[in-house]
Amino acid sequence: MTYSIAQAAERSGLSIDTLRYYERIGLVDPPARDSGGRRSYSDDDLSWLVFLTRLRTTGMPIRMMREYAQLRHRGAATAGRRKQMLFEHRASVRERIAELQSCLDVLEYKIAHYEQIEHTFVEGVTA
Amino acid sequence: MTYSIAQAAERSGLSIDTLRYYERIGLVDPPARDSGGRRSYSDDDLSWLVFLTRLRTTGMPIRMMREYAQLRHRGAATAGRRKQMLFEHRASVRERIAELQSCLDVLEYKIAHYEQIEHTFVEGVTA
DNA sequence: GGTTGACCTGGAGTGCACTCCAGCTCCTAC
DNA sequence: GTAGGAGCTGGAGTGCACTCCAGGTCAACC
Repeated sequence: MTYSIAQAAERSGLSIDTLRYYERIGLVDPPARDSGGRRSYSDDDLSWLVFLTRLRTTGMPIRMMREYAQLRHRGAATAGRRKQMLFEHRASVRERIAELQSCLDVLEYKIAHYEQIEHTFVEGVTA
Repeated sequence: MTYSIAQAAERSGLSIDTLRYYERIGLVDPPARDSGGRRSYSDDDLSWLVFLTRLRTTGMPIRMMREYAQLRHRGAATAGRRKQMLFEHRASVRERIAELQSCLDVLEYKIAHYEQIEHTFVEGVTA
């Protein structure tokens, strides 16, 4: 299967402009072109794009994704380095989740506080 | 207790520049000044700063924090609206955590994949 | 009384990740 | 054969959240 840029955008969740931007900065390899010079994305291209969106979602900076892309480009010899990157990134995602979780606790506490105020207020009115 | 801007920065985890910036954009009330015209933060100022850093950590945009700050400024009458904001924000934080968790799963999968490659490689060598 | 260090102000600059635009080409459908 | 729509390029613009800077003040210590 091949996909137009619009289809690739829809399937990856990136915008058309972002796809071209990623190509420009070397985050994705230039896809094939059709007879009219238009980009034609393959399934492989697509799965790379989808993977990139995962990395992006987890907050990996573009510069690091690009580093990963470059290693990937150099083939199997860099697999260890790539694994290492994912390893470290996984740790940072876990930390991030823990951090969010702890802020969530504060939020819960604060909301409970507001609920208590409301409760007090209602009591005051009905008393 | 009162705190110099350097102390407030250290205790809140924000930079000195960020403290002044937050004041400029109306995210924090201008703190008291000492005899020399220097900022003198109170414990209340500090706890607001700390709370702001929680909101920031959870990804609340400054514009929303400012909205919250303005409501807070208008007193108890806005408590319901503020609670509502925290409520909605809590939902978005939960979603964010779920999203991170699901990307984490992909990461695990990918790392396992690299480990399998390594394993195969070792087998190939020792075979 | 001079130097040092923390702090002050207004304003400019930075880094990131897009996003938009003008002006063009190409294919398709009428 | 022409109108419309998708896509093309290079480059400019945007929004966010800071971060830095020059030039100045102030209090304290030597």
